[in-house]
Amino acid sequence: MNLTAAEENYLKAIYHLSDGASKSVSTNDIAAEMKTKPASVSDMLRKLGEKGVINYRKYYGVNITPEGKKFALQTIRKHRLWEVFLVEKLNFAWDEVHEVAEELEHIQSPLLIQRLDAFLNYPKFDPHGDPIPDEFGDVKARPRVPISEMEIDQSGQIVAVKDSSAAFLRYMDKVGAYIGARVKILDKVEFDGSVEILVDQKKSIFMSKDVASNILAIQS
Amino acid sequence: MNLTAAEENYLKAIYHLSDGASKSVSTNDIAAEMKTKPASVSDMLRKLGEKGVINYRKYYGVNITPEGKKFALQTIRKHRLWEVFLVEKLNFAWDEVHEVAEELEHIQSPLLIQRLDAFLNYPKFDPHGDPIPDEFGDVKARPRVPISEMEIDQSGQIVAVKDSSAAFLRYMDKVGAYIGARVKILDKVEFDGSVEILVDQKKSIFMSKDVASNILAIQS
DNA sequence: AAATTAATTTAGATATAGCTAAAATAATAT
DNA sequence: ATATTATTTTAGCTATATCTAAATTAATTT
Repeated sequence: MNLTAAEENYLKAIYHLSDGASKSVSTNDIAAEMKTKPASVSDMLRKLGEKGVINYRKYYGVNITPEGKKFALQTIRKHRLWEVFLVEKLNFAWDEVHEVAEELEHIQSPLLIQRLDAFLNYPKFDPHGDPIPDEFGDVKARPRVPISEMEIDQSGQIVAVKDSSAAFLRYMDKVGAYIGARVKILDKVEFDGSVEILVDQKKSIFMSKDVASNILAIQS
Repeated sequence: MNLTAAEENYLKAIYHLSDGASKSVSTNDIAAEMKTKPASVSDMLRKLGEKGVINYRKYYGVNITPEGKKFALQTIRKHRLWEVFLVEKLNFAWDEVHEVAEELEHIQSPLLIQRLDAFLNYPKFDPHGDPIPDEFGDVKARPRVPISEMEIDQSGQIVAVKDSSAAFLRYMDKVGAYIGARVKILDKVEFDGSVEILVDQKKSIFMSKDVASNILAIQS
């Protein structure tokens, strides 16, 4: 069974909205996520239901099925592998890759993805720090902590951002923070929760609690 | 102005059928090339005519316009760059790349193609020996001669095949001939036009006139 | 429990890209 | 010059993926 590009996109959105579990998701939420109208969503849910990738009870939202989860994870895998390719091989900036990857992920060729994976040396995380599912849909999870929750003198590595809006990514670039950067907490201001960190053992950055809680790290 | 994937494919077919010039092309020929029905072609010709990429006079076939030629060459450029990528970076065999490149060529991102071109070191020819148009649509032409028309003791390099069917490409692989191979004509049998060639100064191959006239080389 | 509001679905559009069958036009043969 | 054949176009239908507007269902208030 094959899915159209539109179906793959809906399924991916449903997977994300259900937090990777089979939590129930509403028509309106899907419409917001997909930037389309609830009426269009209803139609698509009927189709996805018929294909067995979601359980659909009219008026009661949907749950993704195990089969659907498999499809969603494959699409996510393709998306993230292309992102790695764009950043590591074609020198795209990590805030420029999303739209192109959004197109590339729908290319239908298992062989292509297999070869791409090998070419990229089987990466486990994309440029945003998100894990890349393997061909069976298994993901290597990393426990992530917002920088705001780390203690003084603790070290770690930035692996993701919660808010990946262009504005926030530009901010990151500007102050010299990036996915993969080694960080160490220099100081925390108790009054407002703001934080001072050392990046790559040389550059010190001061940030508000809001910013610090948007940046996720693995501790080391 | 943007073209859909289907429109790009039609335009490419029309460009090929008119031999790169603005020769007139018939509805039936386009239908055969596109493996679709003449009725569908008529419909598409109307649309392409409205977009100004072809000149369309009902019942009299079509001519590609300079604007259309530009679009066709860009699509061909994308297709051939992806083929180079698949063969050189992802280790695809050169007879496996067409279908995937057929999908990849429709990804809409000028930046992507620019970067891909640089990553591949600005290749001028694809794995089949066909020239890759530059971003302005200019192509580096190579005068090609069928091996069957070369003289005894002449040397050259295989740059393309006329018939690029999977069957023929498999034959090429089997006997050890490939695009880029250095060849020298060892013998020609006058009676049936069959030819014996030396590949890469070591392997001798004997082939019928039919095969020899399918393999194109530049002489050196 | 009925009325209001919010969420969701259905009905009826549009646009793209394909199809078949019938009609129209052009080319060829008698 | 007319008839036949080949080619091409039109008309009407199918499927996908959207949309708006109207109808329906569920949830919440009073």
